[in-house]
Amino acid sequence: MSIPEQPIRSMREQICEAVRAEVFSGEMTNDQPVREQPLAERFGVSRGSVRDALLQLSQEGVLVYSPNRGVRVSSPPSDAEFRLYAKLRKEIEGHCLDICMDQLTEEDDRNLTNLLAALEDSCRHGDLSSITEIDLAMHRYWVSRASKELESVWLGITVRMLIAYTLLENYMEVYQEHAAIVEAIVRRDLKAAKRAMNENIRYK
Amino acid sequence: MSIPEQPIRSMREQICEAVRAEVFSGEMTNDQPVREQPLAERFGVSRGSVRDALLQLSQEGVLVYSPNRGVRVSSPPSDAEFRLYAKLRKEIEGHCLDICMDQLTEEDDRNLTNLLAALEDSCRHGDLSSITEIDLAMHRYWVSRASKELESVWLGITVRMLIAYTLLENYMEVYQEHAAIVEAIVRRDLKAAKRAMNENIRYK
DNA sequence: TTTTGTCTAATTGTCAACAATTCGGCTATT
DNA sequence: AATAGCCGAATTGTTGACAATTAGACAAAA
Repeated sequence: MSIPEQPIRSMREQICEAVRAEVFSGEMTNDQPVREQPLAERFGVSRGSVRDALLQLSQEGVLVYSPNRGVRVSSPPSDAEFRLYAKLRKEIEGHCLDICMDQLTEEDDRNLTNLLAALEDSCRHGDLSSITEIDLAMHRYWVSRASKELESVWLGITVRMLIAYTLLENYMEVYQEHAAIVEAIVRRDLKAAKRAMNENIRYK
Repeated sequence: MSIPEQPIRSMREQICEAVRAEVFSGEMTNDQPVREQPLAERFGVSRGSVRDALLQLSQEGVLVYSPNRGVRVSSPPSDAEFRLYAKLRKEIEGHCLDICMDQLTEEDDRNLTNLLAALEDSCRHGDLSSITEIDLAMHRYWVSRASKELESVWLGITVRMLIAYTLLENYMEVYQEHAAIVEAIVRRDLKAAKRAMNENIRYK
């Protein structure tokens, strides 16, 4: 008997996710320095592990690193860069849908549907932090299914867009757009899925 | 009096560059594990610094990291992914030329011309390792001028293409293509520069 | 033969201490 | 008052030692 699927997350991964979430939710504001010692105490680990995580987040684009001066929260991209990122994301996610669409299983359908249900819940409550997290997880799902290599490139682009993920006027619209994508995917309708995905990744 | 420009490279950066170069030149073959201890001894530093570098290269895409199992050299992308990467690079570099073209100085022209001369030299001698390095540096030049944020995204895509940078039949062709780009840039001819750049980034 | 378990060497993960660097305020000088 | 230089606290960079995990060899049982 093997445990079905519980990918043990390393300490570094846990710290990364926590800091990422706080940056997206705005708890850490722009240009604010992120110190190693306080984080180490908070997670009950040594500075070395925190360093690893902060370095990874820097390479990812969430934080900016300056030698001997530590890291700080990245600034949101300019409008022109944001548009470029959106275009790149559409290219990548479109490619990933091409690749993985016809090798998705019913379990994948269930997982996506569950994520969608969680997203609906978060949208109803207006929990921006949770919305961002689930949004990221859903898009990541089909990217990850297509290619682990691409996932890394995709993440670097996407996190930079999410730093600018400020207030959106209508939460339920987010849910409906993702519902359209998932619905097309479970129908294995590639064209409709890509169309819905392109609608969702829009220029601010 | 301030020293004109000598960006002190951290230990991590030096290790990164050395390992990157060896991966590109094929001295480290695919799927080969990269151990921390031998590298630490080679550079005369502790394992901690090497860890930092290897982690960064993993996030960058040159190496692949597995928990508790260390890192190994990445495998080259599939043809489909390679084509996608090429498309993304054209989008990014085109954008960067848009941004930086009319704010380049005569010093930039000199720097690019010098890089071009070095490239010609390497092409004549058929030094693949050096060709790759200078090729990377040239493209990086206009990307870096346009945006530090984009540079990081661009690097992640480009290194993945370079892992597949195997034998090319005609070295001098590489030089000529880059000569065309630089010539257009010093003329500040945006259209011609983008056209030449698109010619250079081709599908394998 | 195949499988399972155990031991050992090699390797990575984590830690705490120390060295080097940066940044702020203070003082002395003009 | 303005400025340059200096000092000390805070922070990052580096190291070596130790703990935890993995992989391979070998032996025992089905």
